[in-house]
Amino acid sequence: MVRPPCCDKEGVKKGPWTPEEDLVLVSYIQEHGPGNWRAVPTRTGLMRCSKSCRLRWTNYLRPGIKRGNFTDQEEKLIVHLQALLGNRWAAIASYLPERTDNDIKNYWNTHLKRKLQSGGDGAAKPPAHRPASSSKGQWERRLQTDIDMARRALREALTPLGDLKPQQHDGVDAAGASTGGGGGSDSPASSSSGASLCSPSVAAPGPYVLTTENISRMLDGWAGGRKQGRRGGSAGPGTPCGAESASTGSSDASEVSYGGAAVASAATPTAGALSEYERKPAVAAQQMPLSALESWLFDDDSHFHQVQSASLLDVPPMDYPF
DNA sequence: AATGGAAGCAACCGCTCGATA
DNA sequence: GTATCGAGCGGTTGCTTCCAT
Repeated sequence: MVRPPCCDKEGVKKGPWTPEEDLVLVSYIQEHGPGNWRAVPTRTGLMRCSKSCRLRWTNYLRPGIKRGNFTDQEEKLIVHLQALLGNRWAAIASYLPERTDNDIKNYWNTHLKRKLQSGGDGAAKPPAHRPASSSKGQWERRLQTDIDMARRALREALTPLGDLKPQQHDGVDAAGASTGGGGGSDSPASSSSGASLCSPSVAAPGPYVLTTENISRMLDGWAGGRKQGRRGGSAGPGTPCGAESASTGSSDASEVSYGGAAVASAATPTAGALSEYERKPAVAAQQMPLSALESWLFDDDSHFHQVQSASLLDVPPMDYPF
């Protein structure tokens, strides 16, 4: 059976999103919450494919996304997880709640892969985790097993390292249910990322607020930010939460303040429509970018709540060439 | 200062899965 | 039990920007 295209190819705009489109999308999602993507283009008037809208939201506009340079810890974690899970970016992304699978994938393809290759021996080559003979469906069913394995491996590796007090992570386990339709997404990132909120390193806890004023400021920011250099900052076009913008020390850091569960309350009529991740309490990512991971990692084993976060990834289970 | 190649990132495409009628 | 729809995932492409010459 041949599936019809997800959207009419005629009249569908492609290419980079404009700030205005972002704004429309964000406003719509703020009001209705993410999900029902099929309806988004028609209801917003966006000349975009529903998939495109979803991608734009999940990879870019979604609150809690951290952009910019990957830390050493993140890098090691990605390498580790890639070795364990293969190219299952969504699963890997679930360990890095602030990063999108697309981001991780790009980072892998542009940095880590090359690093590993230049490392030479290929000893750290990830296993062919997905045998050609097994269907994706079968493989997917093993994902949870994979994750459990990874979890265990990480935990075992980390356990002797110290004594970390894990954070509350109300949001993490609620994963998946957040998008109201995300049939079986195995990516807790969707929700937990929200937990980490917009630009966690800066975001003052606050409601997900998009007032007209904020929107216009947002557009200003976009307009300015769009031309930023791609290296180093990578604020990218339109980062409503722009982690980088915070680095300016501007008091506007939380202008467009997503998340902030504590307050996302009735302040705005739309707050109720927001999905879980706008309402989840923030993982105190400010302190430690991987706190959500830690929380998750030790989620089901409270007695493991004793790992030094600083040492989290000083795990040498594999021989990485770097 | 101009140009070509390389690098990085955003977005698209096709496939698959789960839910539902 | 089957067909269809909506959504997610991974691979790939194309554009933009940077850097070296």
